[in-house]
Amino acid sequence: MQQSVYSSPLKTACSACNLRELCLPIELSGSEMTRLDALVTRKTAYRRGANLYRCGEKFHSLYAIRSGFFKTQVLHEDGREQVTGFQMAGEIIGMDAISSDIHTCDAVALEDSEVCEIPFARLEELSREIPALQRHLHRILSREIVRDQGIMLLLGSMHAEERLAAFLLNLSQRFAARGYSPTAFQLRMTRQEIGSYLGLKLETVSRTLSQFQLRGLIRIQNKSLQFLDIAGLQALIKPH
Amino acid sequence: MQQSVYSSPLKTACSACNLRELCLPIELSGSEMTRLDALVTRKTAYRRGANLYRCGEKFHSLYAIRSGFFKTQVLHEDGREQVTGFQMAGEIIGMDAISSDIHTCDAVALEDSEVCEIPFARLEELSREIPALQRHLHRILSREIVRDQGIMLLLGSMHAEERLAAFLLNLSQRFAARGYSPTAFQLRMTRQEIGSYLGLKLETVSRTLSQFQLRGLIRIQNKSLQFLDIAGLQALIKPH
DNA sequence: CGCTTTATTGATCCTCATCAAGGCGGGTGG
DNA sequence: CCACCCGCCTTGATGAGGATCAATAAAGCG
Repeated sequence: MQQSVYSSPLKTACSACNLRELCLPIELSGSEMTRLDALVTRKTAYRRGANLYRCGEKFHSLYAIRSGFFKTQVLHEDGREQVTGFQMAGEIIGMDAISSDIHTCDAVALEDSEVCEIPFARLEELSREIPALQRHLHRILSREIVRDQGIMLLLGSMHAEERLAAFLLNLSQRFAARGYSPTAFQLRMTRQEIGSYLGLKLETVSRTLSQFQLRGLIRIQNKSLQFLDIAGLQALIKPH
Repeated sequence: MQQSVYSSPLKTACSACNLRELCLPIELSGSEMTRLDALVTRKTAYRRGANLYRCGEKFHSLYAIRSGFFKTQVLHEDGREQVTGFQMAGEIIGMDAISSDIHTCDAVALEDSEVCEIPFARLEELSREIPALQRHLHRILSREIVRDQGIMLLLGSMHAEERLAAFLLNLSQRFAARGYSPTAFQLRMTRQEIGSYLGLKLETVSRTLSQFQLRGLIRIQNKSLQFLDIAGLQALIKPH
């Protein structure tokens, strides 16, 4: 079930710029690899709080997160804001902008981060010549659709407790896939940001986390989180 | 605002199989057009209630809806089901399956419908040779991402009334874009399906629609819907 | 024409939002 | 180095929006 809500298969790094998402599953010849690397040249650092891009800006490139942590959010004119995702190392960000050539959300670094820029026009060009790359690009785009639909399901049919459990387990999985401990890590985002992502208020997030701790499922103090009973958390999601 | 939640720009039909989504914005030469048409051969009819595809089936093709109306839904093992979208003539369906080569949701006809099958491998092939087609395919995939994020926003931060108003206005827009009346049409789906899509229970949908009618915003009787005050509905979405 | 599915409406309950107060922590400037 | 401040978090009390349960009505379908 967790799998179906958030799929984040394990990936290994590739040469230029650990593009886990972009590179692994495809087998490229040496020269193809070189051409892909040539495409992904610039590496840029972003300090905590800095914007990778803003809503309304012209679209040029996708970005592969080399290290760090980002959030994407949509700002409503009436003040509401909604966090649409959290992205970590090895993930690709910016795909929403392809459709209109304009970024439709803000991307903000939640810690000091590094990204590789992937000029999209050149990626398209290259993927015309390398079918395996083309195929992979399509998979990445499609995976984003599946991921979003998982969140729709979460927002549309789960209670606060279930949402939070699913969220924590998803983070855990993604950290594990990157070789970090799946049972203890720092949350990079605030309660308010978690709430916005999950369609809850920050007080509800805080209360629910306290509940989980009380029941011996996790240990949480500020941003440091430790899992004590993963099966217990998983059990929270299943029934109804 | 409506625009940002659901974008469905007007499109005109193309030859083989009114593939509004697939064809319009790109300019193809005669021979390119012929090749695209050759790709999209089969037309199949589906009766109301029939499945276009089911969750778990192997992925082969995207489908362009030629006429009719579909819903896509995810079925939870614990019985919960969530409608993830409603698709009408001219829209492309099945893109979620690209990532894993397996369909991740069911697609069900809500009225007698016809679709054109687009074998995806051949579409990829052709789009390698026709850059304009490639570009367009990417836009379609990205548009789906944007659409889903709009729904996330709706589910995560709107009240029942706002959700329903946004939903009705979106339908109106899409009918208008296809040359039908934007102010009067038949709902193809049940209250239960609307509710599932919007993260509400069917009783809430029914009550809220009655409310709208009471306030003179719409006229609704069973499935036939008429808009009386579009501006009033739009106003419901904006403030908070 | 009867049966089943779908829709409406009411009464009640429960989850989560809201409002409010206080605590912790980390960064800054004196 | 300490004091202060500000952002972030926790916890409580209360209330509202929507879920749930239930009964009836209406419509679609064979």
